[in-house]
Amino acid sequence: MNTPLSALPDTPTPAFSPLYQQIKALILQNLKAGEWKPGEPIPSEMDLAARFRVSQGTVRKAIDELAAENLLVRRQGKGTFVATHTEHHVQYRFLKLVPDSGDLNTEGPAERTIVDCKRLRAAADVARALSLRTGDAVLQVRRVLAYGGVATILEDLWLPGVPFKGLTAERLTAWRGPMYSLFEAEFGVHMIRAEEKIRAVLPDAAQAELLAVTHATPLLSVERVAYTYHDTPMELRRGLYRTDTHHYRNELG
Amino acid sequence: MNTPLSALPDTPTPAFSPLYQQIKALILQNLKAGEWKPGEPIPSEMDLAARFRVSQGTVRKAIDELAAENLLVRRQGKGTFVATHTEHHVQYRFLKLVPDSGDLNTEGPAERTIVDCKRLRAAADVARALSLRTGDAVLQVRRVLAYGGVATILEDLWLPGVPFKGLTAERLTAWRGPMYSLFEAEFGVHMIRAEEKIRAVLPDAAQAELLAVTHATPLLSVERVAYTYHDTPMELRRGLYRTDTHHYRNELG
DNA sequence: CAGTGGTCTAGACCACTGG
DNA sequence: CAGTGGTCTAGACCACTGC
Repeated sequence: MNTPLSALPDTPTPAFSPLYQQIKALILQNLKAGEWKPGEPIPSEMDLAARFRVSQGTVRKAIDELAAENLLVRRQGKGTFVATHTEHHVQYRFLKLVPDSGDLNTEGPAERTIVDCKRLRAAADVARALSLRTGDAVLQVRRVLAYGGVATILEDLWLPGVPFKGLTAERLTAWRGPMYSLFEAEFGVHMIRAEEKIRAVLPDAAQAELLAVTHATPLLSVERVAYTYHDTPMELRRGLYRTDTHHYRNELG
Repeated sequence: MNTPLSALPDTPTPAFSPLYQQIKALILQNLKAGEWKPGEPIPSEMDLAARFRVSQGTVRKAIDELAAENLLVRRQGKGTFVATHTEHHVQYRFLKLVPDSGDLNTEGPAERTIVDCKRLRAAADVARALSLRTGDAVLQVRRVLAYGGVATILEDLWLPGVPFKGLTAERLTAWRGPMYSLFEAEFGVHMIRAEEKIRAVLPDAAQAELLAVTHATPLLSVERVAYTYHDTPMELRRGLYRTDTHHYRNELG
């Protein structure tokens, strides 16, 4: 059939979009609009098929791709759910630092300390990373993560001021669970993808003190930009990782 | 239908293997056995469906998964091909170090220098990583990669002696293209997956000299284990990356 | 043009979850 | 038990490639 579901103006090269891609786009719109919230189920495949006037198989293929991109989670017998950073088994999806002694969860959760949290105007590099203008309001947070009492991660992060209006050090400190889980629950911001640039560096004086290492200790510098739906950058994060007892683990396919 | 294609002894928990998973396993066997070689096409979906006595859709789903795992590459109108490290657009699939100035391919290929290449007996850590016994024969290679005349990567790598019998510094030097491409063509070893552990370190005297940096220059230490079919480790590689003009790029989904 | 992979459908049945 | 996602089939048609 391949009847476009929405009337589109004639484009010189329509490029042929399969039906299931159009369905996928429609589902994405609902997700972005917050119609279906993280953790909640979306309508069943049959429902969606009826709503969009296509076969179940076509809906299925659309959902398959969204599930492969970690936007949806299928659970046989129960339904299809909007992915969330709150679930235990996928918490810290974006944190690749693991203890050298296997990926054991014997380590337990990190002890978190908010060092600083303030609103300021975005410098040029921060603005560029967040697709803002230099001078726009941003929130800057500095925190330390420790494992077994040993400070291991120092993070500076910048958030666009508008969507994160009302975020304070108190709320960050009070929150139990991953920071991205708080972003979902309190600000409706769902991170779905991120890019990291990794380098080896030496800390400056302030950084060295917060991590309790010497100025000559090599550290992993991890610069992350995290994106919500439609590739909108919503966070810039610069982390310094100690790698004497931990390492950054990566899988290449 | 779900009739097992091979007679299996009764297992206490058969766990229910879908037909397409069985087909996938059969295709995998052919790949591992070298029945279909890297770069070559495998039989068409219709052929495989007839051979395995299942519908085209079932074969399709099996191939879909293998393509998602980068073992096969589909090309519409032409066929389905065994993945290879030789193709230009996916060369250096496992090398995540990119110049800071975008992912531009303006950089051109690295200048490669084999520093050392010798056979020796595996130390305990090398043996463990390669699933060998301590003392087994391994090949050790040390090489330097430079970009624009600047030495940027120093790599030590260890290969199991048996499958790589006959590999010499000369053949490494003479080979144009990725090393994994040589492994495919000359030794029938196809790397499909790898795991990396990344740390920040300082170089020892020999390393610093080869990279033309001081002893106090922080470097990225990248330890990789690469696997062929069925999770068989076939290479241990320890790289030292300069990250003053390059960075390790990673995507998180 | 024939052959390949890619899309879409309609329907049947299976496996899992929860009430 | 009804409802969900998961598998499998058979057949039609489309898009792309190469001869």
